[in-house]
Amino acid sequence: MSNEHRDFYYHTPFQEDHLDVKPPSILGSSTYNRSPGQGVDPSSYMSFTECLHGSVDYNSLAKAFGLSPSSSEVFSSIEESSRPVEARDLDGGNSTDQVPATPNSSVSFSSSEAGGDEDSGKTKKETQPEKPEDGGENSDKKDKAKKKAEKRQKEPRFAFMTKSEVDHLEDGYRWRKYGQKAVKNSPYPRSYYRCTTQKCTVKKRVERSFQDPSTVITTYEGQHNHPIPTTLRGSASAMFSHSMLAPAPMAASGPGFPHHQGYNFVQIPAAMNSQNMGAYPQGVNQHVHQQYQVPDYGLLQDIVPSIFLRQEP
DNA sequence: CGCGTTTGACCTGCGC
DNA sequence: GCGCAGGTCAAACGCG
Repeated sequence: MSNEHRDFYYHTPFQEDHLDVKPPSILGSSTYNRSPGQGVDPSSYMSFTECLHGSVDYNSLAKAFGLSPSSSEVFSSIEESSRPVEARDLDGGNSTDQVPATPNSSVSFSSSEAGGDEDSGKTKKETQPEKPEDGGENSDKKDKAKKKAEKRQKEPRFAFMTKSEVDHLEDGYRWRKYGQKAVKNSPYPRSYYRCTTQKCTVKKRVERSFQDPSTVITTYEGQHNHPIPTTLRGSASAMFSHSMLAPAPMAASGPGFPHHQGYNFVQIPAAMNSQNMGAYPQGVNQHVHQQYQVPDYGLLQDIVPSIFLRQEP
């Protein structure tokens, strides 16, 4: 429960089925839902990196995406509660004015640096069984709690929505599913994935919006401390590098996502994942890429290939 | 055999 | 304190 919890959703602006790709500027007509009083300063404008560091606002993100506050598809609000961003998104997202009414025209993403909720369970599991002794159990638990809290605040969380038939969107990294839970008020379960790379603690949750089954909500947590697995460079990575979507740059400096390859998870829309790639000809992806015009994001240029950072007309 | 998924159990946090 | 929901573990299982 951190008051630093901020959420940004990136809703891939195209329909997987028809690949009805549209530039953010012409995307849905959803209204910008956030009011300044809610912690958003429309005048502020910072890099995505800053966003992930907890100093960003939705307007900034919207801008980063080339979206204007008035027509932003960024509809999420700062998450103040411990509730997973997805939950809020599922509720408010589709039922209110902020949710992109048009499935193929909504763009939303979420980031939260306060994540780490899931660490609690693991920490507990890892520690308790190992500490059968009662001696310093209390102090030990306290220490763990502290560490847990610290860790919780350190790990950025970033969620985005994607129109996709597949739940698990390929982002270039290798993930191992370690759990699945039914989500309250949703017929669709939530899957938990962990990066299989050693020493990489990045996790992600994937769930499908019950209000919009075609929408997959992916929440990343943590930062990759390694490049994209070589084994995937010939597939996902390569594809990303060649068909990265415009919105990507804003997340390029995100919480440790595939930025090493000049892209990050955010820009990975349904059509970008391997499954979809298999379903759609490469030309389609190129088409998608061409559909976007990316504004200059400054810092992001260090990470995102210039080809993806074109000035928006 | 290695790797990934499935799934029931367990733990924790939170609201009442 | 209790119940609920979320998150994680880990054994079992499947697959290439």
